[in-house]
Amino acid sequence: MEDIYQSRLLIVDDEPELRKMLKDILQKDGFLRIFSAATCQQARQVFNQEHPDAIILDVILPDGDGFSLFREFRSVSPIPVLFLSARDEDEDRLLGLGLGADDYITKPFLPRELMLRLKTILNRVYFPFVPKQEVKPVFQLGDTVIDLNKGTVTRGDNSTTLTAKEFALLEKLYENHGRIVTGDSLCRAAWGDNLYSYENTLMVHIRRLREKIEFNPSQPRYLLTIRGLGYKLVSGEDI
Amino acid sequence: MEDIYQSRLLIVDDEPELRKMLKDILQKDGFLRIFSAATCQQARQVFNQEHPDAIILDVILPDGDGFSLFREFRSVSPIPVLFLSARDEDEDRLLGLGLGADDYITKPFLPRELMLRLKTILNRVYFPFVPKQEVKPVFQLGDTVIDLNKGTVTRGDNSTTLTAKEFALLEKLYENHGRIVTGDSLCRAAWGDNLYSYENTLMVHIRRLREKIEFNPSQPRYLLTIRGLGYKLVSGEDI
DNA sequence: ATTTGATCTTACATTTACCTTAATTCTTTT
DNA sequence: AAAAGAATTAAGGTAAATGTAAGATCAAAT
Repeated sequence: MEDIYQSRLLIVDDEPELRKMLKDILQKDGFLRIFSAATCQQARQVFNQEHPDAIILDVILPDGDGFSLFREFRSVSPIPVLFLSARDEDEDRLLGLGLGADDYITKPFLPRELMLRLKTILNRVYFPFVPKQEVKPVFQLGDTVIDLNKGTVTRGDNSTTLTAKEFALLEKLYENHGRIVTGDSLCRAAWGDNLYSYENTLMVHIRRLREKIEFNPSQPRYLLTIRGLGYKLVSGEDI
Repeated sequence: MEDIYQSRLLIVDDEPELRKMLKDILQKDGFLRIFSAATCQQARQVFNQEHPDAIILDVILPDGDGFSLFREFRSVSPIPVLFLSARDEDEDRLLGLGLGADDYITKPFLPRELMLRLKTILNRVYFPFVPKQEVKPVFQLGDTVIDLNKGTVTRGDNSTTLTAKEFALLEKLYENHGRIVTGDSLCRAAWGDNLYSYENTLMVHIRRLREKIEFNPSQPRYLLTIRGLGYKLVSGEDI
């Protein structure tokens, strides 16, 4: 279950008191990961380093304006942004919203309203109304074709189907192919956030998966184990 | 490609002029499917018949209030709703947003602002922001590329993988590249806050790390030891 | 130069994470 | 109810990663 309180939030404002106030009320409400920045410069740095899930952005900053910064961020990622502005000018509001901001609030504002609006945005992010188009990847490992729509693994003429766990694991691995995925993260993908009994269980499933996707399961070429760190799926090419 | 202008919109307001005005500006902007209703009764009917994708909902209606209607709709579907209200009362606004409305606008409003806010909502519906997964740094030491996502060290064609301890140490060193990191701090990064047996252990791991990232491990150019203070990773450039 | 303490290096011992297989339990299908 | 399929548990085995120790080297200080 996705949880909006796990979101990484970035507050960009040059007034220390306001930053503190926002951070306080958000923390009090249960948000755990709140970063803040006083300048565009800082904001860029935190953005690149912490990869926030949403930004509360002041329009006027010491070393630049929020609109430009917004454009910068949006050129890289469609991250949700809520503008804060000291001036309640129609033009500014229309500009901000026209650029594609998720909301535009003018100071002074009700802290509670800001929080509700932020939560609305995050909710839409995590629980989108239109279900995401369910087209799953089809890819190739060597001469083996894996179709996550059908849940099949085909090499030449013989074809097997993936079980639920195998599917979940492979999907997660493929989503991050080329990168290390921790065992923990894999377990979460297959069993959810609750406790998963044996850590060995994961290994057994990995083994079974290897039996289906590897030529020699004992000497894997695609689903590699990275001792002490996790597993990694390599050279998966989309087709 | 999903197109927000294909959205089916429902306007619920008892003032005929306002309905017409909204419909006109939305149509002028390019929305094709706009339905309207003057009462709760009508709204229910259109809702069930036309299955709109978003609703613009007046708070005060002849035969009931918008909040109740909102609850009705939302109990059936997580449809986006933008409230319109004649009264600019903080309480109402907080109530509406608190119920989970996507936006809350008070009359009189700028038609253009309403449209922008509506489009923002629809955009989020059709193009949801998917939070980025954790991205670890990739950087270069001389002609050696280190990818902490993959846990690899690549120089030219030969590539090695980092072990768990090496990974932890290098990550910590990179986080503070250019600065001295104390041995203590490195140990904490790799072994946790509990006691770590031999201080020599760290040196051995540093050595092993150097064997992977340095050209000549005995004359390090990147992972330097600062006698009496700790270690320092230099000239690590993000790529 | 000599001493001293810190850091390096290497080889070896140990541990731990992971693998594998098979038996058992749970779930779904017929 | 039986059977098949899937998931979990358990236990023994293995190699890679880590830890240890001891001698070598270095760099600063006297």
